[in-house]
Amino acid sequence: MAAIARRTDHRYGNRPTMKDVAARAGVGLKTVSRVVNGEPGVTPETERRVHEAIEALGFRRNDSARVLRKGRTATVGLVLEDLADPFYGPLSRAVEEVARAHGALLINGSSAEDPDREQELALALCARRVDGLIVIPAGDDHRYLEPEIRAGVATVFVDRPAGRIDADAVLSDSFGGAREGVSHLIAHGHRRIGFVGDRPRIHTGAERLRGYRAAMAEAGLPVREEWVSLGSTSPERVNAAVRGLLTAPEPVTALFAGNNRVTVTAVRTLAAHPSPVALVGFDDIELADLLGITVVAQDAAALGRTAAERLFRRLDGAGGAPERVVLGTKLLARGSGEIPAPTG
Amino acid sequence: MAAIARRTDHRYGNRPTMKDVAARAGVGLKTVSRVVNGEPGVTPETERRVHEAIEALGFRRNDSARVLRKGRTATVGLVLEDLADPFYGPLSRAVEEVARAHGALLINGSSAEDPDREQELALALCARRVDGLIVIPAGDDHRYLEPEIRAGVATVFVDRPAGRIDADAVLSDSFGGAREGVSHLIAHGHRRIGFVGDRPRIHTGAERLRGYRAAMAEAGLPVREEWVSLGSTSPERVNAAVRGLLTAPEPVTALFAGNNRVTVTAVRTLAAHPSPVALVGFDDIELADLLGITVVAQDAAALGRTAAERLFRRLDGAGGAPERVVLGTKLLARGSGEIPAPTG
DNA sequence: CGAGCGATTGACAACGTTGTCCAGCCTCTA
DNA sequence: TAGAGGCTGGACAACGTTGTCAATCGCTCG
Repeated sequence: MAAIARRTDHRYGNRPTMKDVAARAGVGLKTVSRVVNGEPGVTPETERRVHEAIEALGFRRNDSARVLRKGRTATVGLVLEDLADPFYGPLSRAVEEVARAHGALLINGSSAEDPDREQELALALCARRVDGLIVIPAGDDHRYLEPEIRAGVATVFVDRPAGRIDADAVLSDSFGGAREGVSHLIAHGHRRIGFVGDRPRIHTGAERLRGYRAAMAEAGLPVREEWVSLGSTSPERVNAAVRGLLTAPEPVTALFAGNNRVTVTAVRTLAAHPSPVALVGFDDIELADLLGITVVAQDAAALGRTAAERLFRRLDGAGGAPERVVLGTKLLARGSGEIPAPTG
Repeated sequence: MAAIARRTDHRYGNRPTMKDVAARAGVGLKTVSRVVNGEPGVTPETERRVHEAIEALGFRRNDSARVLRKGRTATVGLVLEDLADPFYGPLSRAVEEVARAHGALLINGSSAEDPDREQELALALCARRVDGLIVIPAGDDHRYLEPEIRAGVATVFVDRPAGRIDADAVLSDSFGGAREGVSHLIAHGHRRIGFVGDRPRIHTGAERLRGYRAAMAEAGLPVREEWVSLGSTSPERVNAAVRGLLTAPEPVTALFAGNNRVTVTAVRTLAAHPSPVALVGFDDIELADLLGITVVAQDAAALGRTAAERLFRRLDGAGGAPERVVLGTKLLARGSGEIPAPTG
């Protein structure tokens, strides 16, 4: 009796607590706790009664209280750029699988490429006392995380390294991948190659640009600055940029696209262009095989998995200095990069 | 002093608490709470001292304790099928945006189409006391959620309705969309049309099949049972199914694909087929426009947004019986459905 | 000059769980 | 039959925060 209609103050539902279960089962509070947590030292008969009461009341343990008491939340946070971007879905999923294997839940949030929002999100996750944090940086200064890391929040950066702090990072070889992709175009006879990429303050954007310049330099080719277009990867901007490259006084005959969104837009723009233009894009895209689009593929799931595994190793007590892991990329030649350069 | 090196028992880090901040600032515990929460009634001078102490100690409020005290977590859970599926990324993102607008965080988990895992996840989220739950069902019996709903967890189902309980649901018009897509094929002269879809115990799978049958019946066309293939949407199974339809004694001349994954695989299989076969798929796919694939598009983001908005209306106290909202679909004719049927 | 009032502040309990520690009971043996 | 030892169960404090309430202080108003 009296387990009903307690509390009329601040709470919505009227969730039963262990105390209620104990009362109903006629046992002590701690005994219920033992049953719920599968701890030994409870008679089968008592256990049965407790289970019955749990069933009857619809009791579910309050993990907030548990966390408060135990100090660990079995939750990790993932701050990424945009879950709607097909690059991050598989990455997030891979992190989730690793977390699940370690009995942890995943909270993820999108920064929308806004450094302030990244910080707001990351700190909100810390306030919830996530055990660890995986961050795909939008900003380039992560000193705001220093107190958190000192306080024991394991932190791993993915896709781009941390800014102004020393932390674990798992990256793709943006430089090498871009260099290989551009070299592929050069090998097929192209001399005037355009580069459309992300803002250079984003690490991957800068590295891919560097790879482009390296490949051109190695081949002894000049780079005219109007061939390089950096900035937002919105369809409007990219579309305008690509058109610009194609209508310049010395138009490019090939294009390197700095990420998946650029590639998608560039393909659309090029499809409307009269003469064929070669294209290699960074990141694979669904159906690119059917469209014959050559890409430098990175393995988003592997990035996520590697980062998550490192995170849990840290949580399991692995020490040592922060490390940087770089995963290789893979050139998938499918035709679009092999379009011959116009002669003359 | 003495705020350092307390606690050596169960905790990892040594996070400062409000008590520590209070001690350092020389004020009471509650005053710190007031400052942290922006409550009125604190002298600017006191506030400054508190902020100073917070800064110096790197204090961050422990939301677990806060939640325990307040009863609300400002967190909503999203149980979906697979975050790596491009259909769910935008949906999840849309939910996140609405949650953010309401000051809430989002925890999401993938059920991997496994009903048991769906249940495990949903209940884990309830144990964390999410305020609300958005579920894309993998199973067809959700009675396990009854105690939670009674206890005040707002719950909205998306993409598929709840099984064996009465709850809010936001759906796409699978029946109408499939019927329209198949009618489109019929209007272009096809008579033998195949259907490759999901398991019929999945609501959308069953509805789309029903739409297919309705369109065929309305046109007075027979449906041979070997034209219908239901089951896993793995590439292997779909590939085999499509081949089967094309090599049957009476091969189909057109195909309706029951969801995005089926469409992608079917496109690949058909690309390797000598004669052209018409195709209409349910769900839009990135780059489908360039490949000229006709689809019945549903708006994943709108599904997520609508569901989240309903959820927060419930959380804000909206009463009334559970409702079912059905969002329309849109046929995007791009050529693949208009391939003429072979004459004779 | 005293009462009263508002503004500021802090002491204390409570949220629901788990870890510690002790009490009671039962069984087995001498 | 008494004592030892093992097993089971419960009382209590603590986790870090917020709501309640009362105390204190500096003013103003009569």
